[in-house]
Amino acid sequence: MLDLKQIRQQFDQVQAALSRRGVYDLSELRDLDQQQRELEGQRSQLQARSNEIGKTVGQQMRNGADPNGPEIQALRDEGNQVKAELAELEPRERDIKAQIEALLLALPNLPSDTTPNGKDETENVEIRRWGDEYLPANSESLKPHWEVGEALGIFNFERATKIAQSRFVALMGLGAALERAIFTFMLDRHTAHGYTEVMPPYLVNTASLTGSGQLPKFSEESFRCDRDDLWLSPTAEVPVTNLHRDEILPAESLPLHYCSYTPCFRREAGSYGRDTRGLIRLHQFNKVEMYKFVHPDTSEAEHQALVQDAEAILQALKLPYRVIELCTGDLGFSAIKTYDLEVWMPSSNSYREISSCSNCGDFQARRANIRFKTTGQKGTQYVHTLNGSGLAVGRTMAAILENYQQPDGSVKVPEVLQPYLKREWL
RNA sequence: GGAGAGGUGGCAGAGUGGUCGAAUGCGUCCGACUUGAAAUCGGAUGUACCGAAAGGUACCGUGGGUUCGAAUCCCACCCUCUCCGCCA
Repeated sequence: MLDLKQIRQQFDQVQAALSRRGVYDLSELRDLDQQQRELEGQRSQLQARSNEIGKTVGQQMRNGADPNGPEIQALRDEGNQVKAELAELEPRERDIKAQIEALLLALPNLPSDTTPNGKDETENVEIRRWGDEYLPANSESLKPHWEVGEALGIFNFERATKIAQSRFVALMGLGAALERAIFTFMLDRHTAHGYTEVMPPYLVNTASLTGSGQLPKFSEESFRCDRDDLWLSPTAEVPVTNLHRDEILPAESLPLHYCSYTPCFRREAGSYGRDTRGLIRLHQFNKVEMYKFVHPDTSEAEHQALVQDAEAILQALKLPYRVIELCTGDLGFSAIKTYDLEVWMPSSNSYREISSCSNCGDFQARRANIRFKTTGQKGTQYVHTLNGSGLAVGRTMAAILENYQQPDGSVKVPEVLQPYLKREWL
């Protein structure tokens, strides 16, 4: 959520920054804000008078005044008068406040000054590449991962479709074991780097999805259990953000670093034709997420470190990848700045997203009301939140199957996974 | 699912409808005493909004209602706990 005070005080700057993302007009918000402030002033004056009347009546009664005497009757009448005026004013103010809230919740975050301008993903900026020496030489002859996997019998799409519907997979035998090896390896790495592991609820309520920014705008993207005000979490970012919702953290406790392995559930509405085969785009997939609550002064450095922690996984797996920075047109709703990691997928002869590392500034903190307090200092500040996949597990498996496949149809197990899987070949 | 109890400040825990934003204790912070520490003593200690400030307003699970006035009374909802049943 954007800062209403900032919109009021630096209207032109905020409007300009938002316009880098697309067409947004803040003028209605500005007008409503002004109206609300006027009404609030009037209301608070009436309330002050009402309190005064109440106190005076109380005092006079204690001094033995006749409850039905003329002085008290006059005060009562005025009290009723004030009440009537408030009854007229309050609903108007509440209505305007609700409108402001709704507008604010629908606005995306302001891009960072350093985020490149651009209209869509074609204008993202490549930052660096890694692992050219690991690029498979015989790219043309390599099979797509779903063929490799089906041949090895390590996953099955048809049966998963029978169980649920399309865009689900059942991992079988070594496939299940490989999946488990991958996320266990990732968690071990991250916890060794100081991230605290979290296993959160996978069902989350509406307030949680609103806090991290998926609602109200993107309700189409999540599965809902509507009898219970619960949704299937689309990413661990949601529960982990809300770990500290409505909390005031001591400044000394920052930064908080978490990592979390969870299944993720996405409806993938509007992507019907895309990635219909394989592990790339499923309604349910596993992901290890890294998440940080940090002091605003450190968030840029924390962001760089987060990207490196994600890269370290790909490097350990010796999977070639590149880092791109998203332009303003491709930036996610809550982010001010995002780096995507894209892993090399020989079968499609392209790099595919395997991690997205975002700095959300105070946007989620404001929505979820997550603040910190420095002892001795007055007031509170919003924390900054950062999240990054480290990594998407299914896509990691896909990348391994493609990049590590052998001419004979077998797949070499990446060295760092061998101790987990207890074998060298699939 | 059935029965009951309860939701108050960081925690514990009071609060006859009338200076209650809220006693008290613990905790925390500052200070004094002390070589240092403990103990003891003194003081401070919720959040947000409006205001240059003085000060004002709101918040005692949530939303309504009664009243000049509600933490306190009424209604609805949400949540938590205990016991029973079921269950991995």
